[in-house]
Amino acid sequence: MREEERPGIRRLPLFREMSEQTFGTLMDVSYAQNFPPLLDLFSQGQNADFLHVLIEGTVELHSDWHGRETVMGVVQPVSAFIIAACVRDGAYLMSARTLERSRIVLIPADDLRHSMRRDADFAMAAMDEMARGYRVMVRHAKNMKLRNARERLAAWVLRESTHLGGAAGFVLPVEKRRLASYLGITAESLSRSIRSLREDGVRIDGARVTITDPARLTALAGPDPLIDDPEPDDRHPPG
Amino acid sequence: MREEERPGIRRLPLFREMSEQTFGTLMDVSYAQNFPPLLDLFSQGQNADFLHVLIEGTVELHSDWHGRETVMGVVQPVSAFIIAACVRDGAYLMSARTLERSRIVLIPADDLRHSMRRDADFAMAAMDEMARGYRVMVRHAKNMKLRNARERLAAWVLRESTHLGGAAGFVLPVEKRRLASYLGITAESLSRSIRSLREDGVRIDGARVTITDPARLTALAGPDPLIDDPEPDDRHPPG
DNA sequence: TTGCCCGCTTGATTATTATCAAATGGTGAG
DNA sequence: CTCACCATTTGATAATAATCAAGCGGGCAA
Repeated sequence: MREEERPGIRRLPLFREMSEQTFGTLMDVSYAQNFPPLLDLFSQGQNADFLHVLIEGTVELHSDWHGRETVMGVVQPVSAFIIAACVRDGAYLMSARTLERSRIVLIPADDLRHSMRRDADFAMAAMDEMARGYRVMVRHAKNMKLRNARERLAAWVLRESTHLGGAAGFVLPVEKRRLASYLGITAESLSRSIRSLREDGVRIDGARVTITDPARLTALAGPDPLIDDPEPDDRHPPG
Repeated sequence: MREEERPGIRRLPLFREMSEQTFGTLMDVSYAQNFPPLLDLFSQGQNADFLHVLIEGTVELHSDWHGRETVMGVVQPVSAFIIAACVRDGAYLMSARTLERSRIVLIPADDLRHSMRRDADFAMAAMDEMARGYRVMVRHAKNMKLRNARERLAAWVLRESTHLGGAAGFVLPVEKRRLASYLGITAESLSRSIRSLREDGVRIDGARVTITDPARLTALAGPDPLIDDPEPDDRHPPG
């Protein structure tokens, strides 16, 4: 692992508060690796051996059952993923694959657990990270159970726009079929939902999204902070 | 809070490993309370002030959006709930109400966070508890996204049966309309699904469930450990 | 015991979403 | 530059689940 990558990892909320010693020890047993696009990193059912930290690129988390597949989330840098499986020393409930060429730091799960036990500040940061993940998943489940497909798409567009600082236009960050799967519908249904939302304040041509009538879109999406707001990365900003 | 209740709480995985001192301090600032059935304990959106520990009774966790409601989970004693909101010092994403008369220990969230920071063993137990909750929610989301209503019902019956030690017959632990909501469907749809499953190995008359053809039911439900297995309460059994 | 309330069921219909099949169109390899 | 591939779109149809309305029936209070 490259020496100059350590500061970037160190700045992550998960690693920021821990002692220099714990951090050094963890980094010494970890290694970074580059992966090409569309590579499977691990599969659901395997035992969780490494905490993954995405340094650059994009990773998709998905699950399968009886030939059906659903995208559970998309990871953007810099963030750690599948920490819960590592903490529990259990099997992955999701599979991961790169979407773009990605650089990932792999931290052995048992060293991770050991460091948490030794370093209370690290334990607190890990706890917060886990609580964050839990709440993200609660929001996802609520979204699925309380909204229909059109409403989910509308809310997703609004969220994405807000995330980008309120931009009225943006480019889809993933393929439509993956977005569809994340929203819990088929690609065909997404295509039809997109078309039907032209009357409701969003226009999507190819990968170009344009919010043409924010009020109308908002009325349809019914944005709710308890479903749509991002979980802050960080409860204890540095300094 | 009654002195004789402490040992029961102390035996919980969450509280078992912590120091006697931390436990005593926490218990001193906590109090237990009895609630009648169908009482709202807290509502989504409120700031999380107390970790709740259900000592006896039953509590339902549900969420609402735009007049729609969905049951996110049902808590059975003895277990703690909404720990993530307390850790993050955030708003509840779910509301809670008692289903039966319930006794609940309320632990102030800030004392909780303080104790975690001071007691590494407690922090580890809390981390495990949170990871458990996360994985339960991942399973719930997978269930919703990968299975249709009939399959979810079939899998639920099978899970419940397994949980009861492989019983071929049992009594529904909650009202059907709540089960329906948990499964993400309407009460009417549940009623029809129940009827249609008579051909597939389950008979439900009133609250009486009977598995008449386990093989057939299993074939339909397609039970999967990565969706249906319980998350163990406990990674570190006592002794 | 009677009557009422409420959860559940059933029926009819509609809404929503999936499936299957066939175009369309953009992109990258050769 | 052209072709082939693959994501996307569109169309037709079927499956799935929701909605609205009415009836059933068990439990509980008066």
